[in-house]
Amino acid sequence: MEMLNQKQKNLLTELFHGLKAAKQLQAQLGAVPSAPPSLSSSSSSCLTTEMKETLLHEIVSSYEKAILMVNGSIQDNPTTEPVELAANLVATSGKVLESPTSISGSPRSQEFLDGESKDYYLSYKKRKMLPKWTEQVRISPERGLEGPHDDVFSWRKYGRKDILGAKYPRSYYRCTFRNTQNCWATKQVQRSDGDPTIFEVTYKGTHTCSQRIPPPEKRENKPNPTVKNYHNDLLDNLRTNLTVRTNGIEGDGFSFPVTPPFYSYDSINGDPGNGGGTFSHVGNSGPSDFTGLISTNTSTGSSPVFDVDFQFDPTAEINTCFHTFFHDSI
DNA sequence: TTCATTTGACCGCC
DNA sequence: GGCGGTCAAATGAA
Repeated sequence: MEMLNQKQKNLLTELFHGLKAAKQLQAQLGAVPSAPPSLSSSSSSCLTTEMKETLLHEIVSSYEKAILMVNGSIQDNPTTEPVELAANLVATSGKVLESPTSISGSPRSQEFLDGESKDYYLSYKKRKMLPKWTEQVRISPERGLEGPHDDVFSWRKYGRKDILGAKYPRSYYRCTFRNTQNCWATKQVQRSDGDPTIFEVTYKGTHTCSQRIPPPEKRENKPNPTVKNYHNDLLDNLRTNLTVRTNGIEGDGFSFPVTPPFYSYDSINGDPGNGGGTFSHVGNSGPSDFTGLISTNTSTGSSPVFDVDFQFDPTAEINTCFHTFFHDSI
């Protein structure tokens, strides 16, 4: 059998990555009854909107990278039709695309074959070919942002324009890492004329920068202000309404810490989304390892109540562990 | 000093 | 020529 060259390996890697993410999302949506148990609805239903968004971005980005790789090989092998492949792949990526004609338009096929410099790669025409989708975000005076707007990416505003027939101007944002990482993701934010509390957010392209899966320090220390406020609202709500009954340790339970977490919980072995899960001390320093079992008690009304059984005395640092559990669960 | 935002000008498409 | 989208210099904030 012929050995795969590096380009083909990279292409396969991206395609498998996209397929894996798509299957996870598929299981999450419950589209396939025969989904693997590990991804079935009970365990996967704990995926947050943010995680779903990340999965979607991974899918789209993987397919886009694969397409770019194919384009690269197309230049070596001009008999292939990259644009048709791009249209097919992108169209099945799960987002509602608004510009299929520009993708499949035959005159644009030559643009992929120009073989010009990287700087010119995303010219005006080529940017129009990027995948495009729109999300609606509602602003609530009490709760802040609602809807699928908790994208954790870092955006930089580069323009504002009054749109003909629209009551409110349109704002234009691009990825902060466009220059440093050649990431060409952009988004447009337009306030709805009919309902000022609704913002239409149109994304173009997907992130190819390293923040595609944002590093923990970014989420902890320098989050998007809008996202930070959204999560703070959720945490505040949780702090206010949450009850935790600790079984196995003495004292008054715990309060949420303000310092960053240094522990994580094991969401794979547990089932937080269905009301429970296990957590463990994974730090390299500090107290001896311990584990706990969390389950929800829904018999007391709308406020969440968690029963916790400790395998070992966790010491005061369980606060941090819990912080991680809830921070990752919401 | 660095980075983000603002805003007028410019570019390309329709 | 009008419009949407982007650029880039000026300005402001941290």
